[in-house]
This record gives sequence, structure tokens and C-alpha cells, in this order.
Amino acid sequence: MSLSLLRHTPYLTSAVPLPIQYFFISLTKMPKTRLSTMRQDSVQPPANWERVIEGIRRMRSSEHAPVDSIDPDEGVTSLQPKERRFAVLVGSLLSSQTKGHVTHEANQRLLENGLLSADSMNKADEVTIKSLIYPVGFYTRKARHLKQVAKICVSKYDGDIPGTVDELLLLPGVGPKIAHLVMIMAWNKVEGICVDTHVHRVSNRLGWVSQPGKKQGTRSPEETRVSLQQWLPKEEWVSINLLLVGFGQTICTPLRPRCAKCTVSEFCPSAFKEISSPASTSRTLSPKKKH
DNA sequence: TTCCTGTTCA
DNA sequence: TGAACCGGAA
Repeated sequence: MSLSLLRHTPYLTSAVPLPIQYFFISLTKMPKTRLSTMRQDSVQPPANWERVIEGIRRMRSSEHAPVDSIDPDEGVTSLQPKERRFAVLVGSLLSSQTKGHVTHEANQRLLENGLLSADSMNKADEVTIKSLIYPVGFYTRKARHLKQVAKICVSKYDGDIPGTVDELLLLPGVGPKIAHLVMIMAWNKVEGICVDTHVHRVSNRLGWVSQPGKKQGTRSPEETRVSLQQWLPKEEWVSINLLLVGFGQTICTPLRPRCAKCTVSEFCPSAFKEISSPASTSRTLSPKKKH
């Protein structure tokens, strides 16, 4: 068991089989918010953020979210460490703009066909990969990326995957979201927050993040990641993803958020304002319309 | 229509 | 900064 994982995610110390993937963390194991955790820098945390997180945790416990029903470890824990890390990378690559169960089924098909290793993936036909991962989003592009990634892993990393964020970002198809996800899931290292569309949207609605030197909300997930990391205690960096993804899937939805069912709406500056998307959020805050 | 745990290229 | 990549689902 990795010490680094325990250090960064103390709530994973029991009952949860390691290594975990895709942030599959039992909700009952989610930590209570730590009070009085002083943060670095001079950035003031948003008011009541701890109460908001606690409230969202309660909502997440009482209402099931799609992200909770996926066990990404299925069939993968039996793999050797090197293959398991590669499988994590592949699963992460497949996940963009794709629902969890679709991603999971595609990964299982790759596993059944023995393609979840850098060596076998490198030798596989691109058309074969494409047909196996269908109907994952952007499957044509991803099949190409997977072959390129496998080739790089074989030639430069002896069949393993890169161990740093910077090196992961050099892989085709790997951006900030996937790089930070893979660092946590494959290497048990927390280099940054994994910010996807849900974390980006919910953070902005709550008024938790802003552009550098401005009061306006962030315009990209990467801006959100930097802004969040300036005040959110590192102990929360891992759990915040699954927390807000599930919350974003069920209550704080992109379209027609269910503010009436949300128990933290009193702390939310966007509550009951009929927000339809992050894009419209920034438009509302800074009207730069064109006609 | 918009969304789905984004990244790439103009 | 925005369009393109993908197609099924709500």
C-alpha cells in the first residue's frame, strides 16, 4: 500500500480496496470536513465553503448518482502494476465526453481482447481498437491516440506510463483533466485537482472560483483548477471531484438545475437563477453579446 | 436542443 | 477563443 496515498487521502485507509480507479470511493468513507485548516497564500476561501461541502456530502449520500454505480476496478485489479497503470490511462482517455458505463464497457472489451497493455495495444490494428471502443465519444480520434500513446509507452517508458503531469501532458489525447486523474489513480499522487465539466460548472455557480485579479467566474476548467487550488485544503483535492461530479449529475445539472432540492442553495449566489450552462454564466456576468 | 467526468488545432 | 470530433440519450 502506498504511503503517498495515505498521506494525501487519509480517508482511504480502510475498507476501500487499493488501488482505486476513477475515484471510486465509497460515499460512506468520505471524510468530514476539517475545520480550521489553514491554507497557503493569502487567498481567502469563500464564505461557508465547509458548510456547503458538508451539505453536498449529505445530498450525495441520500441520492444515488450515475458515477456511484461504476466499479472501474472490475477485472483490472488482477493485472500487474504496469498493466494496471496503463489500463487506468486508457480508461481515462476513453472517458471524455462519454458516460461512465459506456467507458467501462469499452474498457472491458479491450481487457477481454487482451489489449490493456502498452505492448499489445501497440501491436493492435487501429481499426480493431476503434471497433472495440465504439460507441465511446470521439472513438475514431481516440483509437488513433491510443495507438500513439501505446507506442510512446513502449519506446520511452518500457511499457509503463509517464509518472509526472508534464510527461503525461505530452501524450496525444491527454490534457489537464486526464493528467491529474491519472496521477491520482495510477500513481497515487495528488499533483492537482481533477477538474472536469462538473467541477468547473458547480464551482462557478457556487462562486468558489474567479479569473486572476477579477471577480468574474472562470472560463475554462484549467482556470478553475488553479483558482480552486489556491484556497481548497489539499486534503480535499481528491474527494472534491467525485463529490461534485455526482452532485452535478443529479442536482446541480447543466440544464435546469434542481435548486429546490438543493440543501445549500442559501449559500449559492446562482440559486434559482435559471442558469443553463457555464457559457451562459460567463455571459451573464460579463455581457459581451454579439448579435 | 443539449449533454456526456475533454483535447486538439486553427 | 472557438469549431471539430462522435452518436446515443434525455
